[in-house]
Formats: sequence, C-alpha cells, structure tokens
Amino acid sequence: MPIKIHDLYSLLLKKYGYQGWWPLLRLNDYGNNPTLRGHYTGYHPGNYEIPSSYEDVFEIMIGSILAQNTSWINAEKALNELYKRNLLDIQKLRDISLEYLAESIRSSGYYNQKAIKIKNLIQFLENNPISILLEKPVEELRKSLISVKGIGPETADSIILYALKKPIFVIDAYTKRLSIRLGFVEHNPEPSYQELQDLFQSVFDSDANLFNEFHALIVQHCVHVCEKKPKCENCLLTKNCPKIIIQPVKRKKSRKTNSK
DNA sequence: GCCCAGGAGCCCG
DNA sequence: CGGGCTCATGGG
Repeated sequence: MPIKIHDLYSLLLKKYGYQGWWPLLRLNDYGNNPTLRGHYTGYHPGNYEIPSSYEDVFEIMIGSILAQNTSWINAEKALNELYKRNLLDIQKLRDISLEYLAESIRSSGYYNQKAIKIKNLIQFLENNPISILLEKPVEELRKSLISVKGIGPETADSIILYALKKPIFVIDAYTKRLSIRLGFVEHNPEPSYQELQDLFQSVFDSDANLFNEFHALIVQHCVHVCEKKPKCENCLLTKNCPKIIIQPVKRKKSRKTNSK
C-alpha cells in the first residue's frame, strides 16, 4: 500500500524523533575546543528558536555552501577551521585572500570553488544585510539568493528555511531518491527540483518548523537506511515501498572511470 | 583500490 | 530544457 506524504512525516518523526536542525558549532560539546572530535553534536532537537542571532544565521549560510555535495562531517571540519582562525565574520571573510580562504576550508572539498562562492555570498550580504533579508517575502528572497553565483536552488532554500526560518521546502538528492522509491513521482523522466518542491509544499500548510523537521528526517532516514544501496531490512517503510528488494534503484546511464 | 557525500555552473545538442 | 562534465576531500 503506497504511503502518503503526510503519513511519511508522521512515521519518520515517530521513529527518529526531533532532529534539531541546523547544527551550530557553539552547540557542539567541542564548541570552545579547537580539537575536533570524531563526530558532531551541534543539534538542538525541538528548539525552533535557533538560530537566534545574526552570528548563528551567518554560520548557517556559510555552512550551507560548505555542505554542497559533501558529507556534513567534512563541511563541519571546514567550518570549525574558520572558527578556529577567527574568520566566521563577514568583514574577516571579506578581507582575507581567496587563497587563504580556500586553504582554510580544504576539508570540505571543492575548496577553490567554494572559496569563490563564499566571497560571492559575502558581497551579496554587504549589499543585502541579514536584517534586510528577513524583511523580504520568500519569493523575492529566493530570486536574489539564486542570483548569487554559487547558490543554487537547494542552497538558497536551505538558507531561507534554516538560516532565516521562512517556510520553504528544501529538496535534495535524498528527497528525490526517497520520493522515487516510495512512488511519489516517476523515475523517468527524473523529477525536477520544482516539481518535487511543489509536491511537498502542496501537502502541508506553509510552516517553517514542519518543513525544517521533515527535511531533516528525510536526511536522517536516507543517510542510515534508504541509502544508495538501501538497507531495506532496517526500514520502517517496507510495507509501503514499491521498490523493496527490487534492484537498488538504477545506475547512472554510463559511468566512465575517466582517469586522466 | 572503489564508492560516496545535505550541488552548482557551464557547455553543449 | 536536459544530459554530461568538472570541481576534491575524507571516511567506509
């Protein structure tokens, strides 16, 4: 029996509990300790008042770029490095060289590109301070964020939802994979970002806290259970999943191991 | 060694 | 408008 999106939210919440996104360095138990441990703990389950300062908001914005196509642990190491070097600050990030910035965020991968992206974000924030962004309607906000080179739809929506606490549903690779496997959307052709976002937003009233929790729950489920190679034996949704046991979804059309 | 991770831009047809 | 390529570290 196919599951409804609304029920998916209830089941995931019941199974995994509140996720406490977006994590912040200052909430890590090593927040004031420059020695990074093996895993991160900066979550704040059930507390939707966070971020509660411009510093928090800014950290989430930077983190959303560092996290692009990268495991959060690697992104967080880079964020922690910026913190250690006292660079988590708009003026500091503006004044340092691109090279020094790139070297500081090395662990997040794509560090040359991400350094440029962060510089672009800094320039954007100098023209559009956080206090101004908070006043803007979501649609206008989204357009202006996406106009920054290096901020695409997912990063823009992450900033809107998790940094600025405005209601918009974040679509990522996990959400797409899960939606396909559960049969919310067709596999072929692949659903667009907009299609998936419209679908999820059509199910609920516009609610930033709910969108926050739901997306975080999807990530939790997909990271540990509905992986690229799904662990269906550990899944709470097997009765609802058309893809159960059947081949681990698909493969990319042709994979070239192009070594230079 | 291979595979993958909380994407985006660019270039092409 | 969509597919393919590039960017890159660190963990399993």
